[in-house]
Amino acid sequence: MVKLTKRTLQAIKTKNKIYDAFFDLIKEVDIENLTIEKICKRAEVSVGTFYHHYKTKNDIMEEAFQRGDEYFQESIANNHINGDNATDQILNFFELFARFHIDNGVDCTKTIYNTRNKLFASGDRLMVTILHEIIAKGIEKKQLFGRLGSREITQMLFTVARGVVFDWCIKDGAFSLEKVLKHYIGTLVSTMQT
Amino acid sequence: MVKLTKRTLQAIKTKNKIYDAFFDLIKEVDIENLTIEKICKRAEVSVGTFYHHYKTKNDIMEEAFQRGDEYFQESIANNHINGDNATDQILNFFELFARFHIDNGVDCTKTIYNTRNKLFASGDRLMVTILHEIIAKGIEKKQLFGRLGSREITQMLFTVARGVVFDWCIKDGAFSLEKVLKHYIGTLVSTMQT
Amino acid sequence: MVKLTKRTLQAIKTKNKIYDAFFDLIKEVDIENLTIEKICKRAEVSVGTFYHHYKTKNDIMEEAFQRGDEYFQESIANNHINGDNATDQILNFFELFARFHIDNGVDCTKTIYNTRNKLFASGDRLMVTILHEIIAKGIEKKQLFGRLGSREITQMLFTVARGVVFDWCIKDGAFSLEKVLKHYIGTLVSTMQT
Amino acid sequence: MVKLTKRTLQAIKTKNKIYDAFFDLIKEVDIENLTIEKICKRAEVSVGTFYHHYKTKNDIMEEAFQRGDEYFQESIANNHINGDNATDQILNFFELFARFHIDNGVDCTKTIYNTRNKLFASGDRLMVTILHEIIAKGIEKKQLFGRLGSREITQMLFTVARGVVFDWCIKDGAFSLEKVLKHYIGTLVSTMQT
DNA sequence: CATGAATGAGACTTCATTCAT
DNA sequence: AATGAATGAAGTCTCATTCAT
Repeated sequence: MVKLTKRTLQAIKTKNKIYDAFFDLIKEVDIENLTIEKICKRAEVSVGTFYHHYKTKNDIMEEAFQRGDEYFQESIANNHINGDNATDQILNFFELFARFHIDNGVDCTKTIYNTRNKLFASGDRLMVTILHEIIAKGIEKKQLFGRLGSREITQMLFTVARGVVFDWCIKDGAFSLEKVLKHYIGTLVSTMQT
Repeated sequence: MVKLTKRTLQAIKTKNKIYDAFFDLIKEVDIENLTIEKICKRAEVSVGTFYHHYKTKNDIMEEAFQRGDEYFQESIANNHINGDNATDQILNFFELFARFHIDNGVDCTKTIYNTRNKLFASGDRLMVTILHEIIAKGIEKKQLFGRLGSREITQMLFTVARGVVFDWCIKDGAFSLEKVLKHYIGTLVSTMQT
Repeated sequence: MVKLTKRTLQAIKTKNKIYDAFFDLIKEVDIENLTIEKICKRAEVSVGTFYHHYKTKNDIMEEAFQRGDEYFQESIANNHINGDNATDQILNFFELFARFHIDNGVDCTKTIYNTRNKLFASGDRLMVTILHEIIAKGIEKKQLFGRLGSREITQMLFTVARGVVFDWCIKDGAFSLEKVLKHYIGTLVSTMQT
Repeated sequence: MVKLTKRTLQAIKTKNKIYDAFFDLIKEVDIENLTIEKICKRAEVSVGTFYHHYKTKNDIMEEAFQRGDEYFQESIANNHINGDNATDQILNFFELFARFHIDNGVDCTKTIYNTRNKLFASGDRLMVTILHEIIAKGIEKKQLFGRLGSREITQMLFTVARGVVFDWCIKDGAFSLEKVLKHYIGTLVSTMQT
């Protein structure tokens, strides 16, 4: 186990400062204009320090997305999805999904919803797993109509949800992400209800 | 009226060469690594010429998007949407929509599907208008179930379609855009059929 | 003699348009930011035409200064310097001098009053000659005290006048060039009166 | 307080090298042909280093002017103006004034004596203050004739001095700035002596 | 005479990264 | 662990000038 000496703690603190600065700036600045110097200035840390904690510029971006993801997953884990039946649980899930993006803010979300963002590619993310389980159980319990496989439904819901978030970004957050998401997902799920 | 002298034609040709080079390279190179010099080299033209035709690097990107849009709209106008009923016409429409993106290539589409791309924001684009007309007529003819207004349906279909294209980008074109789009749109439309 | 065919006349007209555009722009733009393209755009003329009339960028600048000079000299020639005695004539001269700069405007004058402007260097300009004559005659007629030679006095007055104009430029035309010039020159001349 | 570690000192040294190179080159090269690369080459420093110390090309020019000004003011402060009476002190002052410009060199002075140079505009500069004090005291002690206020005299002397320097620039340093300045200022002051 | 498309050298500026302190 | 000065390759953009039409 790593000892938590004062120094180690200090180091973690510094790394967090850098990470926070990055997440902060992402809300203000297009990612392509986000320079290491800007991050360091915001974090009140020297560039050297940055390179002490991250090997390269990409490193921090990956970690940031990773952390964002983890944060969302925790939030799901903590607010265990309520609801007696699959439909409610699904709507519940996407409510958290909406809130997560609202919390991050449109600007941050704009940056994340980038077609070159590798994070979307990895289908095994906990997020996906959780929804999939809900759906699979729903089918098993005959709450959902299973013409489509659970995998397919999960995929479809995420696709549509992303479409809505994408729209939300384009429109600069001009509509209620929560409501529209609920509406769209609700419509879809209703076609699958038994 | 602009005279089409030999020289004017030559100028248009040159501008097209630049535009083509840009569109070409977008398929090979990440847009952030796409430099003016690369474009010019590909177009066999001097940097000065580039700046003679485009005021700044952003200019060409905007024009490219614009042109892409116009091209799509023409293609819709020319291939008049076939189909006896609204459902077929809608599916027909999105088939063209899919083909357009496939023709552009995933890489180009990745660039276009950017949350900061203003082009998406303008809802009055011909593209939207055309789909809206199809749907409105469908409702009028009682081919579509009108619980949702025509405006709303149009919006929803586009949102979902964008979600699918977004997915297609993320997955690097690994699935058939045409099929999946048909499947998703089809599913949605089927819930609205009378 | 050059025949004034229609074509020749047209050519002169065009050259004038270019010249006027230059003189116009000098009032708005720092000379180092004054490009040929800007001049041509303002003159509504092609760059090629510019090069037809002027060999190089410097050419027009020289001609512009030359013409400005000539214009001043004409204005002196036309308003023949009034006054019974040398002092009045000198003050009269500098009144025209002041007006010339006021007419040009501060911004234009700022550009002209440049230490690298070769025009100032040539001491044989008519402007100098005229003042020198006034002074020489004044000395001859014992209206002016001749401890200093006429050449020296002329030089001194111009130097001081330029100092005042320089000041006027620095202060962005915030004081009355006419009054201050009269005051300064008057003070100096009064020390030379018999 | 800023610590003067070895590194801090090194940094200051580097910045000075750049500044010196600039000031050096201004004497050889027309400022419009003075490129950052030339400065860096002369300073034996990378372009990046230049931009580490100065935000933009203009920055160094401003600092150079500022420093020049400060230097002059120090030199005045150190060589306290000698002379029993105001006249001597004034002549003394302008001797230092002349020497300062001679030290800078004509080429550098040409650059400084620019109508768009903001530095001239600020009347509260120490330089002005010092001369004004001399004159005010001279009037108080009845050494100078006070028909004009001390403020006005100060202004006038500076205006004339600038005229002379301007001339000196135009003539490429072809006459003795010291002598002519003494002559002109002397003449003026003599009209104010009691 | 007039046009304006095309050229390309050369200027300015940015920024990820290194390394001595 | 932390600092921040220094690097320099690479990018964007400008502009006087040429030349075919």
